[in-house]
Amino acid sequence: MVTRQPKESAPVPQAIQTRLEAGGLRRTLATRAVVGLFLASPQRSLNHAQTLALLTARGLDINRVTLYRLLERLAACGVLTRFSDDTARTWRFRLADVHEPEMGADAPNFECDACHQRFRLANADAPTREAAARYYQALEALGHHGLRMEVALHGTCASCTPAPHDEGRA
Amino acid sequence: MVTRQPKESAPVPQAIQTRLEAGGLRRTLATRAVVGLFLASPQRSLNHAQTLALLTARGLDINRVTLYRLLERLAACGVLTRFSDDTARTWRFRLADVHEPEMGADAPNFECDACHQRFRLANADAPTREAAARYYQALEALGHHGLRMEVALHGTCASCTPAPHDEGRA
DNA sequence: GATCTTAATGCAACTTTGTTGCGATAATAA
DNA sequence: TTATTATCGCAACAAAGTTGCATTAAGATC
Repeated sequence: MVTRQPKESAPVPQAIQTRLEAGGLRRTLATRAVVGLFLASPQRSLNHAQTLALLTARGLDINRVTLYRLLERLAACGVLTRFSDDTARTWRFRLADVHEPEMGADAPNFECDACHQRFRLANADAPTREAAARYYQALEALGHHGLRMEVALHGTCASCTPAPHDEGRA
Repeated sequence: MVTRQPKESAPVPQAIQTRLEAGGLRRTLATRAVVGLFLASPQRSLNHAQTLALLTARGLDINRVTLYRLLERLAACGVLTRFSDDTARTWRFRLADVHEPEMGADAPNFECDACHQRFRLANADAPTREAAARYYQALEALGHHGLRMEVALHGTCASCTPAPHDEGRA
């Protein structure tokens, strides 16, 4: 009887909803909370601990193991994307890109080293696509079999970039 | 293969030797064994467990913690490169590329998903360099600050690729 | 609405990976 | 030979992730 949810029902996109159903996921409190968390900031990525902390902060007391399994489930059905963190030894999760193609070359992403936010560069496939084509050819010539090419841009995002008057970083 | 030590003292390259000395590393049994291990197959990468297993197989009974520290030391002085494994939750180590440049855009590497061997594509900087230039511009326009671009090619290497139909190459 | 099926949960115990402290040992310099 | 200190080995610890199992509760069926 107590409404602990400031934000009522987050407008879950159809694409997400479809994947949840296709995966046979049930609409439980935890599921909705976690999905809502990631929907709230689609570019943000979180690891287990961070997610748990955020849920706890929101008054949700979810078991550690339950969260592990839930995140895994969400990744399995394509709602989240799981990837590894180079600096820590943990998995990070992020809302999966709905139009994420399974192409041979990923569109370039830019990830802020400070806040881990991820930005997609629009209309920027061409250069990598060209490069990928050349590389696949070169690999083939060597007897290898290229399957995918990942392009990752790293640096500092606009909000994390220190004020211009500071003395350089390069 | 019952010979004890086929390769007695591996010919440690000058570049490696220099880095070892610069780092103040001592010529201990373990150090030599590990360096020799990586020198034996420069493209191969190993995690802690695999390294330990190989050393044990060679009759060297090195303590687990000692190996952790040794690998870390070797990475710190630039003899090995440490990177994370996307599939497992472990660090992988590989002989550092001596001419590894600290450029804005890494030259493309091809890594076999099966055996983790890494291949460098020669004369293949141009495409990524061009792409990087464009992307840095795009990022700058958005207020972000790009620092580096990583290009990773994945697939199956020649020796791990199953023969297509005729029993081709090996 | 009552009932059934099974996804989801919570807890304990466990594994793997990686780390820290510290006394003992051995490489290297003096 | 002696002094210095990097390295070693052991124990103990910590964090991340996993497994087994009994319990709870969505969602479907009656």
